[in-house]
Amino acid sequence: MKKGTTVVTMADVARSAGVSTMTVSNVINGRPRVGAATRERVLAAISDLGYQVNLAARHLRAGRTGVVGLAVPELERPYFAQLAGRLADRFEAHGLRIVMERTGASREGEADAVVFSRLRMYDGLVLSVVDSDPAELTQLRNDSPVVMIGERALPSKYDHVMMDNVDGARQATAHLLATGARRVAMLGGNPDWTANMPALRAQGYGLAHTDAGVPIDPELTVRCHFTMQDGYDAIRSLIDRGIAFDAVFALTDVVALGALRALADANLRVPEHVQVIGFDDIDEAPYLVPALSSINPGHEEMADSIVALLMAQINGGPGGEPQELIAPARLIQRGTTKPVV
Amino acid sequence: MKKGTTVVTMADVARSAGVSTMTVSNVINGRPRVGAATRERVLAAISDLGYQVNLAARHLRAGRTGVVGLAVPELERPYFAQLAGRLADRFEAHGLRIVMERTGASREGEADAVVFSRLRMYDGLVLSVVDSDPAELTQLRNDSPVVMIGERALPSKYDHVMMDNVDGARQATAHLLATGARRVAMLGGNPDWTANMPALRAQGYGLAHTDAGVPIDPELTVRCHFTMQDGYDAIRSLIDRGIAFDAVFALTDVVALGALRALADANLRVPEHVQVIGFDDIDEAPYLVPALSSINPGHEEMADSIVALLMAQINGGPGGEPQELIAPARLIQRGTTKPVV
DNA sequence: ATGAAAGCGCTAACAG
DNA sequence: CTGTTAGCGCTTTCAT
Repeated sequence: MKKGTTVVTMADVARSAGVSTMTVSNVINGRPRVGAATRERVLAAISDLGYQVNLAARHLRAGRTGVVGLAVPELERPYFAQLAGRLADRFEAHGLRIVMERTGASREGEADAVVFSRLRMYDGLVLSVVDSDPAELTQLRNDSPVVMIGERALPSKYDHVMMDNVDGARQATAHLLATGARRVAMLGGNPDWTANMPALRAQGYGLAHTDAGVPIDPELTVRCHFTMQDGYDAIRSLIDRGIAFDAVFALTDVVALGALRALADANLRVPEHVQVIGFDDIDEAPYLVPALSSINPGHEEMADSIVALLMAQINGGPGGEPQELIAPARLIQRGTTKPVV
Repeated sequence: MKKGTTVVTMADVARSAGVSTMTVSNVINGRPRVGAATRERVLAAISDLGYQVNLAARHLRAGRTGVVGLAVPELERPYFAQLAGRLADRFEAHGLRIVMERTGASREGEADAVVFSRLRMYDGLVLSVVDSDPAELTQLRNDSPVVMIGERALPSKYDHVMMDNVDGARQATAHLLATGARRVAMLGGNPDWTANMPALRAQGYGLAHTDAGVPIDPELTVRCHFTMQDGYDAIRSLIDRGIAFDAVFALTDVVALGALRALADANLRVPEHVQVIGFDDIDEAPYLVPALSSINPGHEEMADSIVALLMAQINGGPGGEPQELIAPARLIQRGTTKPVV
C-alpha cells in the first residue's frame, strides 16, 4: 500500500493553523489549556485538510488504543456472536470500542506467538480459552489487562468469568429425568476428561443421574463437535445403531438444532417421543418450533462481570488478587421438553 | 495501564544476542540474508527474554499491519457472523488476519470520524454499508484498500461486491406464486424507497407479481426491522388485523424465524396453510423444522470476490477502475414452501 | 496558554 | 551476511 497521494499529518494541520503540533494535539484530545480562538482555528484546519489521527503513532507513543479485543474460537458460533453484541454495548458506554477476532484455526507456522502479539494491540482483552493450551497463556504479558471467559476451570493468575457448567448440565438433565425420561442421550460428550467444557457438562449429566438414581448407559454418550451437522450425525448414529433413547441433552444449542432436524427426519416427535434440551440459550432458541428448552448460562451477569473486571484492570492497574466469578445457570423450559407434572 | 515490569524490546534481544536490531528484525521477518548460526542465537534470545514484536511500532514504521478489518452493522446477525467466518478462512490463506467490528449503534458524540480513523489501522477494509450515509464514506482516505459489500447500489469509487437483491427477491416471490400462493405477505418492506436493501428486495417482489399477473395488496407489506422479534410481531399484526395471506416472503431468514414462530402460535401450518421463504440462506436454514426455503445470495462467490478485490488493491496499489460485482442469487427450496407442480 | 525538544520501537535504505 | 543512520506521527516533559 503506497501513500500515493496526500497523507495529512498533524504537522500539516499545525502549519496551516499557524500553531505547533502540540496545540493541535491538545485540541484533538480535548485538553483544557487551549484558547477558544486557537481551538477554532485548529478545528477549521483539521476539517479543511481532512486530517485524521494516526492511531498507530498515538498507540506507539501513548500506549493506549481505545480498543478492547474479544478473542473467540470461532466468529460464527451464535453464542460468541451474541456475546460480542452484549459486550460491545457495554464497552461503548465506557468509551471503548470492541473488535472481535478468532483464535481457532490459525495456520500452523503462524504460531500462537503471532496471535498473542496481536492481542497486545488492545487496551484490554477478553479471551475465550477453549482449546488452547493454558501453558501458552503465559505468553500474554501479565501486565496487560485480560479477562478469561468460558468454561475451562483453570487455576490462573487472570480474572476469570465462568458459567456454571456442572450445575447447568445437572439442571438440564434433572429436568429430563423429572419429566419421565430414563434414557437420556448426551451429545457432545468428549472422552478426554480434562476440565474443559464437555467434561464439566458431562459431570452435571452424571450428577443428575446419580441424584435420580437412574443408571447411565455409556452408549448414550455420543462424542461430537459443536456444529449442527455433528448434532445431526450424532442422532443418526444412535438411530442407525438401534440405541434407544427418550431424551437428548445437547451440550450446546447449536448441537440441539442438528439433533432436532435428525429427529424430524426419523419421524420422531419432539417432545412426545423424544425430549430435547440444549445449553447456551441462544437468541434463536425461543423462536424454534417447538421452542428449544435450554440452560441460560447467565448471559447478562457474565457480560456485566467481564466488563467490570476488565475496566477495573484498565483503570486501576494490576490491582489485587485475580477474581474468579461464576454466573448462575438457569433452566429455561420451552416446548422441546415436557412440563414437570 | 502501566508497563510496570519489563517490556522486552528489540534492542534488548539484539544486545543479548550480540547483534544489531536490524539483524533481529531480519530474523523475525524471515528475511533471507541471515546466517544460520546468527539466526539460532537470535531465536534463542527471543524465546529467552519472551520478546514479542510491538505491532504499533511496526505499523507506524512499515505502514502495514497484517490485519484486514471487517466492519458490519451488527456482530450478532447470523449473516454477518457467517460471512466473517468465510472471510477469515480465505484471508488467512493470504497470511492476513481478520478482525470484525461493528459500525452500528455508535454513541452520539463519538462521531463517524472516530470510526473511520480506526479503520485506517487495517491493511484493508471490508465494509458493509447499510445505514450509513454515503457522504461519510468520503472520510475514508481513498488510498487505502476498501471493498464495499452488501446491498445498496451506490455509484461509488470503491470496489463493490453485491448480492443480486432484485433477482433473488423475484425468484423467492415467483416460487411462492408458482406454487399457488396469491396473497404473499412481505416482511421487512420499508416505505422509503431509496436504493437500499429493503427497497431492492421489494422491487423483486413487485417484479414477480407483475410477471405472474398477480396484483399486490399494499396491506400485505409489513415494515419491520431485521430481528426475529420483529418478524414475529409482523405476522401477529397481520393476523390481528384480519389480513388474509397464504405465503410469506421474509426479507431475511432471521425475520423468517420470527414469522415461523408466530405462525405456529396461530396454529397455521407451514407450508400447508402458509408458505414461508426467507433470504440469506443462513447456516441454520436447513436445520429448521420444517427446513427454511431461502435465497442463497452467492455466499461463496461473494467471499471469493471480496478477497480477490481486496488483495488486488493491497498488492497492486490503487489499480484501475473500481469494480462492481454482483453475485448470482439461487433459490434453495426446502420444506417451508411447496414443490412446484 | 503555547511551544521546543526528545523519543516511543521498529524497519527502509544504504554501507561495509 | 551484518551494521549504521534516519525517521514514521504522535505525545510527554519541561520551558516560556
